[in-house]
Amino acid sequence: MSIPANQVILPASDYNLAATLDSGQVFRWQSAGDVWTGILHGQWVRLRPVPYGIQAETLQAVADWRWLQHFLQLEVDMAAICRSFPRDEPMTRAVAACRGLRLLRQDPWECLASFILSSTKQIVQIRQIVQRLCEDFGDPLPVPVGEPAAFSFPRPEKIAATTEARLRACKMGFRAPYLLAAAETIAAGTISLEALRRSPRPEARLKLMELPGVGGKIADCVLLFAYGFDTAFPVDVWIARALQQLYFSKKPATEKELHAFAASYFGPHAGFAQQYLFHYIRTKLN
DNA sequence: CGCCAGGATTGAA
DNA sequence: TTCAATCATGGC
Repeated sequence: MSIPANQVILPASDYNLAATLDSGQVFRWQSAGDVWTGILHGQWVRLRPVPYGIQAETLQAVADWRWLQHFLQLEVDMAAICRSFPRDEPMTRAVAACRGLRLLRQDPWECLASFILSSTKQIVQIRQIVQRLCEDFGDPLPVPVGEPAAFSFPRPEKIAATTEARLRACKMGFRAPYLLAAAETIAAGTISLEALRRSPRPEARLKLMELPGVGGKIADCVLLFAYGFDTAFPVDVWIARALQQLYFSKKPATEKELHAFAASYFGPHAGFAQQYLFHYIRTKLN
């Protein structure tokens, strides 16, 4: 705790804010140069990298910034995690190319809902869908003069109370009934996203996969990005392609073989390794 | 126009 | 248990 202020500098080293906020973990942060604006903890937030840290600014004074430190995962020893990676050429190159890339710790519902909307969509399109969802169903939030309007991410109760047709108006197509049913299940308390924090990873994964529109890949994204299960290893088309190209160039591997390899090869922080490979192949390779 | 996207579901083998 | 067809749509 400290004297309430609407601005703070949070100490950080080896933190690439741009790569982190633009690596397909989150879909609502917008950049203008090196400045990033987003909605967090129910309020408008502006972030900017500064020497030895990250400068944060809110509209109203904040006494306790722990929610932001937690989201940014500033306490994580990234160098130690990188040392746990396999010392092979692909990982070495990925780490070198994406220095300072981090994993965020997101709100489970926003993460889950966003990734239900992500299936077979490009990241640009996911951003558009999520933005429309928030405009139509979120609550308007105060922003500084001159800033574009901002909205909260709609809670499951709000989405459960609407119709598939109104969700489809957000351009989410066949994902609309999935999101609606998932919101209903969460709102009804049939599945508790809070209780999953205390569940072992395999149990939490199966619980998430009970939700309509949630298969193994999306469950792994939520386990990694919201719950912090470091061994979760989402395999999407990019990662499958990367594993194939970088580790199975001799003979084609099946989806099952790729999963088995991912689960055994990358170590106790495999999810971090996955994010480095993902960002590496999307931004640096080809 | 053709192809693709941070896939899941269903039914068949 | 694995595999293939199906779903749907904006960006390039």
